[in-house]
Amino acid sequence: MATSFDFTHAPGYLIRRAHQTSMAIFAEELRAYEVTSLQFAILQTLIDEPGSDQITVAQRVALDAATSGSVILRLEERGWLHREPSPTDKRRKLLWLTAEGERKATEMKKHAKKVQQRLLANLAEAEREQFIAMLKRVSDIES
Amino acid sequence: MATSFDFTHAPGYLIRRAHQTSMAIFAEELRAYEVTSLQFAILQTLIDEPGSDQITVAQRVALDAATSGSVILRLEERGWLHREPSPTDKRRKLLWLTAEGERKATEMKKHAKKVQQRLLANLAEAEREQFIAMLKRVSDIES
DNA sequence: AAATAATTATATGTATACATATTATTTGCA
DNA sequence: TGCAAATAATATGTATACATATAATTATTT
Repeated sequence: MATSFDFTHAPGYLIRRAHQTSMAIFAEELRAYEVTSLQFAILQTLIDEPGSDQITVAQRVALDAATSGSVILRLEERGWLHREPSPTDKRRKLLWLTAEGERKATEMKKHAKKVQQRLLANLAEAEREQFIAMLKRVSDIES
Repeated sequence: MATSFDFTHAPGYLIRRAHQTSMAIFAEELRAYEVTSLQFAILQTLIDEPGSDQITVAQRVALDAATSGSVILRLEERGWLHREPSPTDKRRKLLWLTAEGERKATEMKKHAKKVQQRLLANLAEAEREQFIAMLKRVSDIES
């Protein structure tokens, strides 16, 4: 009989599992907000860089323009941000958090911190920074 | 001004990035087969356990039944596996690789190995097993 | 200045990923 | 045995995730 590739120990498969775990913990800790980690990241980006256009936000959260466009639309429909055409470049739509968007995004921060703690809970204290550093190197992320 | 949560160093975000990296490398190394890592995992599972039903396969690759059902349908339409109702349980549909499915799945193994090597390429030799062990612990996976 | 190239946003299509509901069937229990 | 509970597959709806195409606009080049 042919032998299979044992993907259960392969980093690619385990990264996918870790991603599932991460999303599940995020959904649990932030269920009161009915928000995903991607939506959260976009809101945090707009706290730092209000008035960004959609492409810039997409780059900040590492996402293609098409997907980020639809996520931003949902956030707008929910009343957490609003879009306004750029006065200097009619192609661009600039983004700002609404008052409620900023309030919610700020509230969410402590829950997001909890998510990260839970995600690392099964690693020894000394391993946590190591794990983060390794993840960055796997994706060639600086710093 | 409100301060944001810096998700760029958060494990949840970095796991998402690693997952993107992993899928991109997989797509690149296996582009001749036009197959995803999930489809690959299902094919490998059926090498090991031919005649499994869809729910069992879904559990093996850590996926819900609805999604795995649609992936399996695509693999069937492509001629890589076929479904047959269980003679003892009319609810179950049992799965077998076709001759071509088994041939392709076997060919893919060396490319999948290459994916995993590339994924770990930026880690020191000694770190690789550590990284894998940490990923397993993050998702509470045994062994 | 006119033609070309690049950029922003959107549309479309495919593929995960999961929750919930439904149908058909089987199992377990009273 | 008959009925309730459990199970397998499917359907539906939402949300990433990305490739490709297109329209509108802006930037660049000749």
